[in-house]
Amino acid sequence: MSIRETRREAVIDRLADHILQAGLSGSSLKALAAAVGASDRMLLYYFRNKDDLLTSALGRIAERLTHILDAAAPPEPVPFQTLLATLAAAMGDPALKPYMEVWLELVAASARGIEPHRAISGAIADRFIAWAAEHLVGEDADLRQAQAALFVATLDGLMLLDAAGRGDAAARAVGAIQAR
Amino acid sequence: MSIRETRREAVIDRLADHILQAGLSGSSLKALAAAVGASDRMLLYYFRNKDDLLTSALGRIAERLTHILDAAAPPEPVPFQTLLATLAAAMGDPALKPYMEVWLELVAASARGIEPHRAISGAIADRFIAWAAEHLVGEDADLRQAQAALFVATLDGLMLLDAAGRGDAAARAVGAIQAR
DNA sequence: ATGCTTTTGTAGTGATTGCTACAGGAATCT
DNA sequence: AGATTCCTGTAGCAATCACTACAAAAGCAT
Repeated sequence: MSIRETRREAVIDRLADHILQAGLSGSSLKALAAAVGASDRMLLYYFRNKDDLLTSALGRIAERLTHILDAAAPPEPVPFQTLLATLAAAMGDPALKPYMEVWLELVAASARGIEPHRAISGAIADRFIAWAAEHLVGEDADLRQAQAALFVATLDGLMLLDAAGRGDAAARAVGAIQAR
Repeated sequence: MSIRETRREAVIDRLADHILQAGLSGSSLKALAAAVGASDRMLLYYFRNKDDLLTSALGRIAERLTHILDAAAPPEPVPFQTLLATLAAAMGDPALKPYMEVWLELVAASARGIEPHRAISGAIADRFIAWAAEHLVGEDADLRQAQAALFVATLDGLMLLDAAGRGDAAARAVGAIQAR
């Protein structure tokens, strides 16, 4: 790896740090540059433009989230309810909150068809679903895939309720799925 | 109602139209003014500031959505799966898409603690949940409330998947909930 | 018509946005 | 040593943002 590439990698990590802390809306080139300890001019030397920069940084964030999810995952496949309870509990971890906030911003932009947000959020959704499919019990692969999609939808919906300031309702909802 | 109030009401309707069509991010004062057929100067004559304007316009949008939901609702309370299938189908209606997009933008801003988005999205979430509780069967009011929250979370999650460009996965997820 | 408030237009504020022109210095190659 | 490419800083671009100062017009009561 060349010196330039090494440095670029380090820059991407600090960009990811800042985006997680300040959100996409708080990530102008100037703000990102300050977080990296450089000038906006330098960022545009390392990256073609802001889209290129965001693609790299958001990719890094997705990698980190994958690691976090893997760490929180049960060792063996489990039923739907069990996995949901596990992840819903993990979601309470303050360390995960920045990821959820960025995920929401990303999807909101994606809904408007804005690139590169659309492409990135699609890829992340796929990763989520694949992760869930791996950790759910079930013989039929197709059914497991559909259940994994339902799992991701439910978890994302709980997160959305929490983001709307209705974390209490989200908690009650988790209770309801156990009772069913 | 005074002339000014009448005119203000008409303006709010056109603001709501534009926000639904262009999204919050595409709703600068200048863009909104053009949609209304006035100058930004005039908007700030009718409204104290942009927050005031947004609160009014988003309130109008929430009203409209309530009417749409009521129209799509089953006449009698139904089980969870039935209500979800009904609403998931209604969500496919292109007329509802702008509402979902604005809802996502609103929640994303709310997650960052931005006002007035936070207060508004909380109120809308409450309305959703109350609506669902009214249309779900069940004796126990508490349980119905929890199930309503789960219903809203699931529906919002499906919408989020769709926004991420994974409408196909969302459709399969709806199938999975029937099979369970 | 005279005075008054309400309504509207023009023009501009300072701040921030992503991005670029230019040039000086450092490193590397011949 | 000389030439060439790579790196980095300063300064500034035009566009956009929410918002405002100022004043002309329009309506209305007397």
